[in-house]
Amino acid sequence: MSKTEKRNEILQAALELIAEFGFHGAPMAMIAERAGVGAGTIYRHFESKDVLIQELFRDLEARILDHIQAGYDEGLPVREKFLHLCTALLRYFFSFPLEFRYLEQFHNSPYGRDYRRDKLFGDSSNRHPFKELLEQGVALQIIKDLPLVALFALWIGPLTSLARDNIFGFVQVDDMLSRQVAEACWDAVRR
Amino acid sequence: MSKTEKRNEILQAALELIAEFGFHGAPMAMIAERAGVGAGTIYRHFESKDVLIQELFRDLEARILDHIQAGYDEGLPVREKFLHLCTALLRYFFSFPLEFRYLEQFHNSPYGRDYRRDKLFGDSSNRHPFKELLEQGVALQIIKDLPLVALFALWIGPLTSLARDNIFGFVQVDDMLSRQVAEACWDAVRR
DNA sequence: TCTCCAGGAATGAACATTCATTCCATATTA
DNA sequence: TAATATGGAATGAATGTTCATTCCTGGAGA
Repeated sequence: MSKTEKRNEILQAALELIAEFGFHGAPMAMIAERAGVGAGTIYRHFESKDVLIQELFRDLEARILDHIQAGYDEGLPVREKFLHLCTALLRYFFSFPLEFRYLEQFHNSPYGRDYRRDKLFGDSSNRHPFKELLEQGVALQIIKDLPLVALFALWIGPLTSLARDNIFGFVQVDDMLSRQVAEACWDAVRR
Repeated sequence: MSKTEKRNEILQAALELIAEFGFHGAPMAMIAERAGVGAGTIYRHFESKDVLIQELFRDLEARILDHIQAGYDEGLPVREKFLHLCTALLRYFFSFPLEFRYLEQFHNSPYGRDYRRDKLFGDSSNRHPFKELLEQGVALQIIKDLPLVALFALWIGPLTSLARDNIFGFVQVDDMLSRQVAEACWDAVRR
């Protein structure tokens, strides 16, 4: 197994175990075992458990942005772009429930708070299609003139809530329901 | 200090510390110290840390329902009742940020998942104004005919998201913004 | 009124367990 | 053979829980 392969095995094992059992329910020894690696080996790839957790998050964030931007046409009307992002996000979460659950764990922890602060206030240099779209919609007076944070709450809040309930089996979400909820989110933010 | 007083001291200490540092960041020894009791004393009131966590949750849940039902008039139109519950919930969260943060911790943990399963599928005998209102609205064809879980996502998702951002200081939510977000939630669920 | 005692409540040091991290003998590679 | 990577036992810190001991209170007896 090559060096990157091993690294990926560790990340995958951490993803699976942390998604299921949480940060504190996934000891390094367990991650090592699932990855088929010695406990000490992890420390040759990641300085500490904290670093592992954060690098895994960055990996997932990059993946998700890639997935969502596929087939995203900047030229479309605001409403169409909004609905595209909604359904793309939901489809991604449903297809990769482990990743969704990991991201949930991350966001509902001190890591997530720090990350959120940076995202909202820091000069994050990388592009952020969600933010850009909202700003465009507000400028065009198509979307309610509310603080960005409120619009995010109205948009992302319902989607993650629904994704969680679907993944936990509390509701069976199909394409039709995804579409309906996406349109309801649009009703929430549009003027 | 009476027995119930001491019990309440322990619950309050647990609330404060767990809200701030999380379940795993609030050792029993720390909770005992803040409550002004010996470590062992906690176990005279609560069988284990798990039990303490769950009893505290039930306490908070009861308090919140009380708070929200105050001034809730069954006779009002669906839309008015909806807006009342929105703003009452937000006001409660803003007034008691510790309780909100505790509830967030709880819901984003295995405890919360179990609780949610029971709530949605169990024969919960106690009344549930949110659920009743949604069902009434759907029956009257005022609210979108979507699964209950989806309507909850559209309703509660944004409110908790906004409350979190407000409590963490990412946005300053005043009565006006509360009202606007409540109405946006209504736009999301209404037909 | 004062003294003493019984029984329950409170205590916190001690214990067993769990965890992240380190270390070094062994295996692998060049 | 030399250099590097690996595995997993060893380590020490931290945690939930226990339990032998101390403390407190309220009533009985003188």
